[in-house]
Amino acid sequence: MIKTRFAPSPTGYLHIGGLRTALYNYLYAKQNGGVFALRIEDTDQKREVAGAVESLILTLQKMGLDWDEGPMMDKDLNLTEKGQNGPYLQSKRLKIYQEYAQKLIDSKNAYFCDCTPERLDKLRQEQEAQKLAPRYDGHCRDKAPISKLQFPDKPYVIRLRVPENREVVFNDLIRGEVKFKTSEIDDQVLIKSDGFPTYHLANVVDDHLMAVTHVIRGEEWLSSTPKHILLYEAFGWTLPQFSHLPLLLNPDKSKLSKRQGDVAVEDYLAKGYLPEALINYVALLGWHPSDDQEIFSLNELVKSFDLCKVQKAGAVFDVNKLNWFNCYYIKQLPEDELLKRCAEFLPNVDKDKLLKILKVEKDRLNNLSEIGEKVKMFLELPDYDGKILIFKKSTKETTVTGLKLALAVLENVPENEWQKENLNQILSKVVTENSLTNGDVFWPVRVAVSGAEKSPSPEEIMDVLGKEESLARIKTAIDRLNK
RNA sequence: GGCCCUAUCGUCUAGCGGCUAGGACGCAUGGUUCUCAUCCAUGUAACACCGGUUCGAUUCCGGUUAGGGCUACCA
Repeated sequence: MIKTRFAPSPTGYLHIGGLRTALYNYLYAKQNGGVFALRIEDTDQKREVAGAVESLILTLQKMGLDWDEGPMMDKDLNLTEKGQNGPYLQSKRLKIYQEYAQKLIDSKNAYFCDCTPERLDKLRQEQEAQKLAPRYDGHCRDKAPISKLQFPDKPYVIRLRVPENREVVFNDLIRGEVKFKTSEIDDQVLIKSDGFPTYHLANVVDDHLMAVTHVIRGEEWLSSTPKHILLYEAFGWTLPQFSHLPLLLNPDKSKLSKRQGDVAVEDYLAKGYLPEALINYVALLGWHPSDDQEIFSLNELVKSFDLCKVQKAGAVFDVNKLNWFNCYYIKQLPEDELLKRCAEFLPNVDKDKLLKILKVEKDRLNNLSEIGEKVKMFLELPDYDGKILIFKKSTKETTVTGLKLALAVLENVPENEWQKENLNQILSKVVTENSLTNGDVFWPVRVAVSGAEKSPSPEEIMDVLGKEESLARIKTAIDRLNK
């Protein structure tokens, strides 16, 4: 049984790179009929953020990446658990890590260390001064072994005893064979002085206990992998299959960071990016099918995704292409569904009117939040400069004439025939019958009813506004020109 | 500095010894058009460099260069 997991540390938001890691884990598990688990790696008390776990869960749920086991949240936002291998919050598994750390002590694969932070700082400075790699010097390595975890008053940590003169070799599903010499590997701290495990211990113990078969994570973990392998060996456990994903990059090719734009999935959601657009875009950051397909639903990704074909090099996060996907998915959405999705960005007015507006503005939306601005024009005529009523080389006189001619015919249109197709024909007729140009009629009428230099066509706007409001706006425009 | 990873259009990528090096985003031009957006068409632009291996390298190997990651009692 194949099992993958997404194991974020709760920093307060879901990073866009984390979303891709979660997605690839999800896809790999699902396409193999396996299990996708969520585990929270909250072993650093100093970086604890209130509500971070809840927001992580919420965002992952919004993105549609359902996990088969892991922490869950009920309607009242209380944390619960799902699955047989919990708890899934590492902070609730402290005893387990201590127990396994003791096993390593017993087998001499780990040792107690009571070096003070001061000594370690000094050591590091000396090493750096001599241009040596900063690392633990093994000061406590061969001290008399202490059999129990009860320790004197002094704070202590537990360190991994890295074997000498060995080579750790593993086969990464994405990168192929990767080798490290143990002489390059530091005696990593496994249990911190506060009793919490470090990532390395907790991660290995949990992946084993939770029967994870495939570890799919970011490239930043590649150089810690030999430490993890040494731990698996010390415990006598079978190795999982490792896959290290390329990093997501800023436009300047540095690791994707907050300074150069939004990195939180929540930020994109708040701006009105659709989950399906985000998923589709992020899936293609590092992976591509052999054919030219670009549009993928989550289910299609499950079918097509191929972990072995994931790119090795980092991928720049390009908002442009995300926008394109988002526009695409917005256009695909039926109006009533679109209305639900952008409810938070809309004023509380007549639903039918909103539906009509959405139909008109749908093609013009880069993201859902923009609808808030677009909808204003339909609810109230914006204050505008009368000059924009005059199209290109037209004059004030021809513009007034055009508006009056249009007004005269529009006044005679029955309410039940006030639809955009009719309105378009009527305006076209005004143009031809008076030997005018489209610009002489359509432009001023459009500006009159929209108040904007750029907008949808006049008939579309008038259709939404209704006869009364449309005529009133045209009259206002005529008044303004006559002043 | 050390260790490790990486290298095809500006960006995401296809390619897995022989191709006019393909697609998408972006950009440009044209068409449709009263403006904007959409849509359609066309164009733009890449194998980092130097050596090998080979009849033949974008593709395999080595090096150079350049980028990136790690180098914590953070993950």
